[in-house]
Amino acid sequence: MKTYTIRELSQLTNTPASALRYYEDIGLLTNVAREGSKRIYNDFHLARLHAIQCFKNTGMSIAKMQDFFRYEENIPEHIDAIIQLVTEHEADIEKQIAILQKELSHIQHKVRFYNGIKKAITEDRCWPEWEEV
Amino acid sequence: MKTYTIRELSQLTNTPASALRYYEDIGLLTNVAREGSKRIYNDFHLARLHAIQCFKNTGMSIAKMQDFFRYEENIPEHIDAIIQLVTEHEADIEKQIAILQKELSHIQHKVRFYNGIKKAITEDRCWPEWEEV
DNA sequence: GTAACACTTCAAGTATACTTGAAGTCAAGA
DNA sequence: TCTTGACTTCAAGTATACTTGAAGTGTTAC
Repeated sequence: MKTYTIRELSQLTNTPASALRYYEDIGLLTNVAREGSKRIYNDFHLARLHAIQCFKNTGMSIAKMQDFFRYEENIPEHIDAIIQLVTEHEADIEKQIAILQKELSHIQHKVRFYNGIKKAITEDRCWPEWEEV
Repeated sequence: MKTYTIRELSQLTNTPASALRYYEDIGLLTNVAREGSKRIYNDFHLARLHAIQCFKNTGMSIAKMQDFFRYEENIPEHIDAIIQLVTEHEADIEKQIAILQKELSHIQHKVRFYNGIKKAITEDRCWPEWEEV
């Protein structure tokens, strides 16, 4: 199995080494081997880091990730909790997308509005109304 | 023009009074009138607060909001900066949506995977592979 | 008149997620 | 041997966006 130094894993995942040490401290990365005192990661850690980044990208708190990865250590015992956690997170992401899409159209309206004003300024006409753009 | 106490504006916008005071401190809410020492808001503040919440919902930093509302005080002088700010923010939201949609399908895969495991456990079958769910 | 209530100011505190700095270890190269 | 570079640990610091607490003011209810 391939192994990685902290520098390699850092570059592969675009994550600062300080964050990798932090994730280990708080138990998001577990069973990190040592060669002397230096950390040696493997493909398991690479995969977990991708999961961490997926969760992070979608706004999951570190506390929930800690829960999730602890549950994952004994899936049969925690299967219901795991399903609840991921299902709730799925709903949360859908909600975030819905909010962003709604607000995006407000922002797009603003973009049209201010472009209209700029055009009016350069052409020395009167400014558009918010409603008409 | 309608006016609002801090409590009314707080309830109308679902924003803690402490946040309203904070927004005023840092210049996001401006020209707040006083009746004695008590803040009196109006429809202008209500509208601005909706804008603040739109920006906040879409992840804009307070620093950028400060820029935006300062620019808005003199639109002709800052029209290019305003257009750049809102256009960049539009692109930022689109990027956020794209990331969320991509990660959502990962999470949905996880939901299917763990539901498959639960089913396998209850029916005493062997667990599904990640790829097959 | 006094208690309750809604508000005020201002400084300090909070949560999250890391980052930074100081001091030290260890192996390889000149 | 000495220096450089990459790593180590651990405590303290940082950024963002507020919140909380203490102490005070002013108006209404009994």
